[in-house]
Amino acid sequence: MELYKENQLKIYNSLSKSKEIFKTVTEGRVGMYVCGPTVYSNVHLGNLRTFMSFDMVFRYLLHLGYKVRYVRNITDAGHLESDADEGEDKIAKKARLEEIEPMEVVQRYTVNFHEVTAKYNFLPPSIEPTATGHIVEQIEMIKEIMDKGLAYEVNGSVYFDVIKYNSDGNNYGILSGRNVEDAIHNTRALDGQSEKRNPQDFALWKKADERHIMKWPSPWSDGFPGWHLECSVMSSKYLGDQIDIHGGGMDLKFPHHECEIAQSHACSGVQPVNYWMHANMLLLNGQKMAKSTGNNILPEEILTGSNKEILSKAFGVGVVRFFIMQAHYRSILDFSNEALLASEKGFNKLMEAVGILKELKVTEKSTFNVSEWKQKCYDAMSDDFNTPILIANLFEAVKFINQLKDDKATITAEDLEVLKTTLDVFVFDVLGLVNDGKEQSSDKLEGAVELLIKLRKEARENKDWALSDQIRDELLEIGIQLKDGREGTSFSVN
RNA sequence: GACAAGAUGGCUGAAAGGUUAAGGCAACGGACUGCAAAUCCGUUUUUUAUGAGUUCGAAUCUCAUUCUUGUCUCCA
Repeated sequence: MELYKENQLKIYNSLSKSKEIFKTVTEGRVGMYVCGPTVYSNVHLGNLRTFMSFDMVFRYLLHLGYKVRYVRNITDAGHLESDADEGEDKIAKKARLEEIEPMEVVQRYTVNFHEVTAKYNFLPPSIEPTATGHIVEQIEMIKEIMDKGLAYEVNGSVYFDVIKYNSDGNNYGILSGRNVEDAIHNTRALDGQSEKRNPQDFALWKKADERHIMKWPSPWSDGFPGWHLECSVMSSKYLGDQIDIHGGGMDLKFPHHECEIAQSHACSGVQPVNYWMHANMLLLNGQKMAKSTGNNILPEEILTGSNKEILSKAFGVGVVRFFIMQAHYRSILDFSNEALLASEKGFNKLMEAVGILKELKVTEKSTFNVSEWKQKCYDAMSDDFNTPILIANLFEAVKFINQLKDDKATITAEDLEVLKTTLDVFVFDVLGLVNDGKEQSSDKLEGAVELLIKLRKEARENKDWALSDQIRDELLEIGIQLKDGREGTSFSVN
């Protein structure tokens, strides 16, 4: 029997603002759409957290036995740079600055995105569609919305008519809690130069000016699609009119997701998404991450330790994932060197225990209720993906494993098997942690250090503490730590 | 200004009305060590921003205040 049948999953739905029992449209299958990156610069750490949260969601759904189609788009066109009338495509602007083709920008940062997500051990989505690959579909959708009378053309551009949509009994604002009428009154003064009927209306198609490089022919003008459209188009194309889960960052709730609902609903007549999930923001040292203030770090820099202003050393992928998973995806998380150092210790402890597990003895009695513990792990994850509670449970197992090692506890062969499997599942399959500390040392390095360990051992036997300590301390300074144990000395590279 | 999320120990971060408020880090004590480090075992800390209220019972619900973050223009 599939695991999802015995573990009822609950998901916090941003639309209803409450936890709901997860029921899929089609038995055993999940359609999940997550708003992907706009590829006009390197993916930054905040992006990474959002995508990592949904990577974890994807992983857990798969583990529960669902057949998941996970669609995460690449936005390679369509973002307006400034106010609609002066609008300029974000990608095109970058291209002009760097004097290269727009698709060159797209290619460069798409490759970067894939490199980073691969490094951070993300599972690739099932489909990764691009906006530019779906221009035809987007034009079709605009036509459909116009046919319903919910969009209008002005000077070659097409806008979604929010007022009309709402007067038809719909609710633009259903997700973000915004009130359109209020918003109209509160809107900053319009100079009357906007071609939109109402400031709340948003672009479905924008006419491109002469200088614009990225443009496509359409019935209305040579231009480009509005930013919100691609997600509606690609989610319905690959997942149908009603999808199970739609995810993204909290900041996309408005206007992006609100517009998506309006567009899709205008076409299909149904609520397009059953469960809206929003991942919260990541702060850096208690402050918003922003390139302009320098309060910013790239995911790559964490792995190399190259950003000395923020980090004292490099951290492994496992540590970073562990750090992010220690917080709930709906909580704001504060990234700092101190927090990462703390996570590293905890992570290493966990990995140590996973290693010990392989060499444990079994008896005919268990002093720990393994099946109850296993259930607690599933309960935590099934309660809106509560990874912090899961990790707390994992440490309960760590404690037990260490007691086993010290012969202060016992376990049956059967329970040991369950413990191993469960730990493997949650640590590696669901949380996606990787034990990356080991492979850094080469054979040659190992030989050299082993030699020094041998020399130090001789020094210690001769009670030459000065030499012994010199070897130990100077190795530590270059990042090699010696660990004296009962069975001799081992080392680790930091 | 409007809308949204939040404020929990030395740090990080769970718990969403019901006995002693998870877990990690740090600190302290112990084991180990030539001494350390690493590792292991154990112990300790918060009464939940502030002030009211609802309740037999509140971190959890309500109101006010202060502060933080996000959105309202492109953002995960």
